[in-house]
Amino acid sequence: MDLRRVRYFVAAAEHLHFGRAAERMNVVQPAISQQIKRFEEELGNDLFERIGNEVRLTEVGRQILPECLRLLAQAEETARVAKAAGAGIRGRIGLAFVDNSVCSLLPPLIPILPCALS
Amino acid sequence: MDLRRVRYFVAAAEHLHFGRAAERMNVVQPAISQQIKRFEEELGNDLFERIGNEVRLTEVGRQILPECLRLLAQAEETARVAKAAGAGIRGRIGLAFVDNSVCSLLPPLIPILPCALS
DNA sequence: TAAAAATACTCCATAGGTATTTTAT
DNA sequence: ATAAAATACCTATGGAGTATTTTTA
Repeated sequence: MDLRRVRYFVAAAEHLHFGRAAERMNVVQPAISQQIKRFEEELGNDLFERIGNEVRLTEVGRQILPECLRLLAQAEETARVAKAAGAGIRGRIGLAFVDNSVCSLLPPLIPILPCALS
Repeated sequence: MDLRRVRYFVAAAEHLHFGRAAERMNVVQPAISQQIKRFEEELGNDLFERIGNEVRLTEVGRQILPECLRLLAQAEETARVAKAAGAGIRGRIGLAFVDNSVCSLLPPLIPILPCALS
């Protein structure tokens, strides 16, 4: 799996228009067509229905879109942690509140919920 | 960010030995050295200390390792969802148990905790 | 016929391979 | 002297660009 293809897919899914997705990604339209085709081959399922000169998400496309967003978010999070660690920051801690007072620390959730706590 | 580089980094971090990481990834040792160097340049921080012919994780390397594991896990999850969706599977539902009886459904958590529930 | 994606091709960037060098033990 | 990573160089795969074709609304 290639993050470039994931980004192209997300752009295309959001615009439902390969030409505008290409513009957004600063590449040319055939690059989007080609990479999405490769991505579909890799996954073994079509992600778009090509009906004439219109493009729609397939059921598979609809279902993997949120997974792709999470994948890209995790890529950003990885880069963020690297940058923060380079600046000397060690980690984060979560606090749970009830009626404006701290009722507990949430260390067990931190490894799986860093975005939700940020 | 390139998933290939992330995989090479994880292999190298687990073996602390670029040669064996290369073997594991079915490439040659200089490929690992080169890609890890590029990854370090991209992140703006070294991931390994090269002390003689020994290799150790830096603090940054230690901190991004779990993020990289999550990134690769999410890539696999994305592929899994695509495959499952292609086979007609729509989604999952989480059940919480207390003393062996179902005490609740957990739909609000499903979008952010699919792995934890699988 | 206009608008969009697909296709054919060409070019170039870069990943990986081979050979060698460097370094520390 | 051995073992490991780094470096230099070469090759080839594949991603992106240009031009064109296909399709349908």
